[in-house]
This record gives sequence, structure tokens and C-alpha cells, in this order.
Amino acid sequence: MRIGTVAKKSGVSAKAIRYYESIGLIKPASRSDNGYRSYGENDVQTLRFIRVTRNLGFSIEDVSSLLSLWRDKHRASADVKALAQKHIQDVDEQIARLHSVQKILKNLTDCCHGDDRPDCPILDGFAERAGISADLNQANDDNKN
Amino acid sequence: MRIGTVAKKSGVSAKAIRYYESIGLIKPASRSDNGYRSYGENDVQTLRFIRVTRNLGFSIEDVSSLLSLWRDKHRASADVKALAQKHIQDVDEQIARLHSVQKILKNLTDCCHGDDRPDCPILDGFAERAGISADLNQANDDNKN
DNA sequence: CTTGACCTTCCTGGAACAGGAAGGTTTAGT
DNA sequence: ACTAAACCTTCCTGTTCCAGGAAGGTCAAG
Repeated sequence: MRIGTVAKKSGVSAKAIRYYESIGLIKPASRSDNGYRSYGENDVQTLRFIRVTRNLGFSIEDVSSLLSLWRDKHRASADVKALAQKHIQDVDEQIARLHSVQKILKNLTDCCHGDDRPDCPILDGFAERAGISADLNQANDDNKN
Repeated sequence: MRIGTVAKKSGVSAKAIRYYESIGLIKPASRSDNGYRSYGENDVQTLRFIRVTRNLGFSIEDVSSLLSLWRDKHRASADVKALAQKHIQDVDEQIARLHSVQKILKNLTDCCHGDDRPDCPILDGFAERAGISADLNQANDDNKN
């Protein structure tokens, strides 16, 4: 199987496959006489595994560890779990950050009438969060122009 | 004020300030005789505004637009609101994606006993999501080694 | 007069690829 | 047999937003 075929079957782009090979995430594919990379069904499985874990947000480095664990029949499931839990924690933090951002943005936009008038609670809110009073803001404008 | 001082007062690193200048987000600072960049209080305000909006996840490009709107006393608040709402939508999508990831990961880790035994519902779950049956998985392992 | 703490510009790196150039190969159709 | 499309190869650049560091100039304190 050539790279285009395995790309379709795995859902991983040919570009990505070559990249994964270049950084050592997957081992170098064997080559046919013309120099084209040659793949088998097992490679499709590996690439699918990579696609799934990447889609779940694991870093390439983590995926590399997960691949090793996946292939190691004597792994301890605790090692896998530790990796997963670390990632879950990261995702939790990201979600928390986004929630707080969301809350702030929604509060501000809800207060904004959003017409052609210039007064805008959103910009005022940004300035306030920046510790800029309306007066300073005004002075700012004056100096800028 | 030199760049180090304005960096401290604004919470934006000197590196970032030079970068912002280089890409035209802020206008080039005036220079003193020795060639050092020179800043005033208004620059502190601008940088703080940038810091706040960046922390809220706006792209540099969006921050640039927001800065223009902030300085434009004749802006329409609708323009600001549109930008903010677009960003809110982006954040909503990110949160949704992370939530679904989180759900999957938590389900799998909850099923994993996490001891020194090799059987692991997390890896099995990944393989399943990849459309790899246990049998194929086995065949995979056999071929790999 | 020499540290040390600033500042300058310029270059590289990082995460994870996508896009494209330049050129070789294979395959299908005529 | 020939050609055009569709593959493949390597190599280089671009993306986003800066951080880190090299090499060198400047300035205030001890």
C-alpha cells in the first residue's frame, strides 16, 4: 500500500504521516524499488490509533508514550491511567479558563446595545479590567491623536 | 520611560512589546538619543488594553481591530459587539469540543483499575474508537515485533 | 574603572503540520 | 506508442505569538 492509500484508510494525511516518520513517532516505512513508501494493514491500525489519540488532544509526545504502552503487552494499566488523568486535568483547566473568559465576555456583550452609537460597555469593560479609568482613557485618546 | 519600566507597569513583556511594534500592532516608539525606546503613560494604557484582550483570547488581529475601535470616538458599538460575539462563539465551540473529549476520557479512566496488570480499558477504548478490533489489535502486535 | 543592569538588533526554536516547488513514476486512456 | 493525470519524492516556507539567547552598545553605582 502506498502513502495515499494508507492516508485514506487511516484518516491521517500523507503530509502528517511523513512528518510522524521524520520525528520518529512511527518507524520509517520500507520502500519499494521506485523509492515510494510501502505500508501494510498494521500501519493503518497504528495511524488510526494516532489519529484517535491526537483528536482527544494528547500531544505527540504523549501519543508516543501511549503507542509504546499499547504495543507493550506487559504494561501496567496504571501507567496508562496516569497519562490519561494528567491529560484530563489539563483539559479541565482549559475548560475552566474558557468558562471564565466566556462569563466575562457574555456579561459585557449583554450590556452592549450594539447599535450605531459609540458608547460601548464592552470596550469600557476591557478598559476597566486594564485598570484604566474613563478619565485616563480620555487622556489616552487625546494624546494618541 | 524605557521599555523595561513600561513592561512592568503594563504586564506585557519587553519582548512582546518589541514584537507588537514590529508587526504594527502598536506604532513605533520614539527613541531617545541613545537609541532606546521611550514611552509615556498612554502607552502603558494601550499595552494594558492589549494584555486584557489577549488574555480573553482575542487574536492579535482582533486586538488590532479592538484597539482601533477603542480609539475611535465615533465607532458604532455594534462593530465591537459583532467582534465579541464572534469570539464568544469560537470559545463556545472550543468548550463544547473539550467537554466531549472530557466525557470520553473520564468514561475510559473510570473503567480502568489502574494497577500493575496489563489489561486496560483506556487503550481498548482508543483502539475501539479507531475501529480496531481486539483480534486485529492482536495481529498488529504480532506483526510489530 | 569595573561590574551589573539595562538596552539594541538579529536569529533560532517551538507544535504540528499545510502548501507548494521541482522533479521522478505510474497508470489510464487514446 | 504517447500523453495527461495522478501519484510519489525531498526540501523549503508559512502559520501563531512570542521566548531565549548571542553579540554588542550604554549607563549608573561602588
